[in-house]
This record gives sequence, structure tokens and C-alpha cells, in this order.
Amino acid sequence: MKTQFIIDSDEYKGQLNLSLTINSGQTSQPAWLQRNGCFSELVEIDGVYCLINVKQKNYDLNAPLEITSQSKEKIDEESIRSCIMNIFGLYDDLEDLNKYLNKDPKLSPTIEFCKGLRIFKAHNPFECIISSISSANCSIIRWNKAINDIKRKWGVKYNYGTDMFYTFPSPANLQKVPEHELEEMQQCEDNLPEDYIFEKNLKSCGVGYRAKYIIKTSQMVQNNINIQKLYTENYNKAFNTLLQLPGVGPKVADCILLYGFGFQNAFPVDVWIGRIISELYFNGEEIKPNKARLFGMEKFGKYAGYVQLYMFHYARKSGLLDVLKR
DNA sequence: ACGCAGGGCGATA
DNA sequence: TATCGCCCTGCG
Repeated sequence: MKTQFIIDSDEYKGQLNLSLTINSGQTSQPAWLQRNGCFSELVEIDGVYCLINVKQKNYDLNAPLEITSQSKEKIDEESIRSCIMNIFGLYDDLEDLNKYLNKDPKLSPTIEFCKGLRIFKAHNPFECIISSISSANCSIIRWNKAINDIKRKWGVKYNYGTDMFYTFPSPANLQKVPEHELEEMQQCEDNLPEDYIFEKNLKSCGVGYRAKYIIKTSQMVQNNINIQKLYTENYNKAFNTLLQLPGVGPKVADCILLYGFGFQNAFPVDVWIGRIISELYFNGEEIKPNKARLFGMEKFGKYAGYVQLYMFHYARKSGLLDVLKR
């Protein structure tokens, strides 16, 4: 089944920079496949896997979004539309956000660097949890590659012409994968060809010491922790629930809440956000991560998640980051 | 070459 | 309860 439609810019408030939103390194998921200005990914909608192609003509921030979708079974067009609106943060009111940023002289400079930048929401919350764990102490390119490797090795493959896309494996499947070469070898035991290369294990995806966290977290999501409940819990409850997962500390928990579960009041603090907060609001005095986190949540309220996203992007593009490296 | 950046964990006081 | 060394890999 093929569907084609448009999301016009008057269907949401403020601009959208599709490319920037997808490529700004948010831990909800790796960047989508990009070809000729068109972004593609396999997304589950109403229980059906569906290839989504999204294009914003000439990278014009006000151009309508051109959507095509392909799936075996028919999916209601409204479901596809709202799914895409959600993934690209189109339900967020950027006009209101800009008004808010303009009122704080520390924040107003971020606006011109971040036009149309939106929160890139997870289409698969479990993938978001594993992405966020993989991102800890790790570069964007590295965790992007790791997640794509995991999908390729244990996801379900969907062919669209010559293109191949993979689902993200379920917790039930990911909890069973071998952690390293030795475990993989033990699982195969007999009659493998001499030249067999052991590469169907988590470490071979480049996740390093996080492999055991990923396996344990998959087990806990499968058996102990109901992640669906996070949607209805308050911030503190959900935060503490996530901290129970191995590999999830405060920064990763906040990323999961913000990008995966819609908690826009979360304020994920990495070293950079810590330094920026210290520079902008504490005269360069060193600020402990937890203090920065509480400060951000308190000061920015429901805008905290966006402020964090905008601050980081602004600092990168304006050269502030280089200054803070000292 | 090789030391360092990046967040979380577990041992220490 | 806070602090510190270590985990793995890519990069300068």
C-alpha cells in the first residue's frame, strides 16, 4: 500500500528545520537515511511496519513536508500524519518557545542558530532507551553506528526495491544476544567453517563495556519494568524508575524521558551543558551536574528540554564550546 | 604514537 | 553521601 500526502506549514506553529532536527544528535534514534534531500526510516504505526519518506523541498524551513509511505497492510492516513507530527516535534509551539527565549538575554542569542530545530522524538521507546545507554561516554557517530549495527544484526529485514531497512529488535530478542565473541562461540559450538568470523555479538557493534548494560536492561524491560507506565507517571517517579536500569544514570534517564516519553521539563546535563550553565548563570563557577539539572528544571520549567537542545546547538555553532574547552 | 574525552558504576572513606 | 579510578573506542 502506498500513501502520499503533505503536511503544510500552517498545520503547526513556528518553523521546522527537518534536516537539523534529524541530524542534531538527539539520542532518540540514529539519523534517518538521507538521499536527495529525502529522509527515510522504517516506523511501526498501528502495529504495522511502514517505510516513511519525508522531504522538505530545497531545505526551505517553511516548505510543506512531502510524505510518502509504503506498507504491506493499509494504514490510516491520519495515523501516519500524527505519527510524523509527533516524531518531528510538530505539536510543539516554537512561536511560544521563541517568545520565552527572547525574554532571557542569556537565551535569546540561541534563536538565530536554532531556527526550526525541534525535539526529534523516538518512534520506538525501547530503541530510545538503548540508544541513550549507548550514547553515554561516547561520540554521536559511534553510537549511531552501534544502533544501526544492532538493527542490522538482530532486527527484522524489510526490502523496498533495492533498499533494506531493519526493525529495532524487541527486548525479548535483545536480551538473548551474546555479549562478546566468546559467548557467541559457545552458543554455536560445533561445525562452523574454519574462516567463520564472529561478529554477531554486542561488542562487535562497538558498544564497548556497555554491552552488558544493554543485555541486562533488555532483560529488565522484558521482565521487571513496564516502560508503558512511564507515559502516565510524574517526572520524579519516571526518573527514579529509569535509574534502576543498568547503564542509566541521571543524564541518560533525562534523555530517555525527554526524547522517548515526552517529558519536556527534563533537563539532561552532560559536561557541556554543565559548562554552559556555569558560564551563563554562575560566572564560570564550577557547577555539579545534579545542581545544574535541578537549576535547569526549576528555571526553565516546561521549556527545559528545548532550552538544553538549543543551548548545546548554539554553543557548538557560535564557538562558545571552543571557549569553554579552555 | 598515545593520551584523552565522554557518563555510569562500584569501591572507598 | 560525596569522591575517584576504571570501563571502551575513536580521534587529535
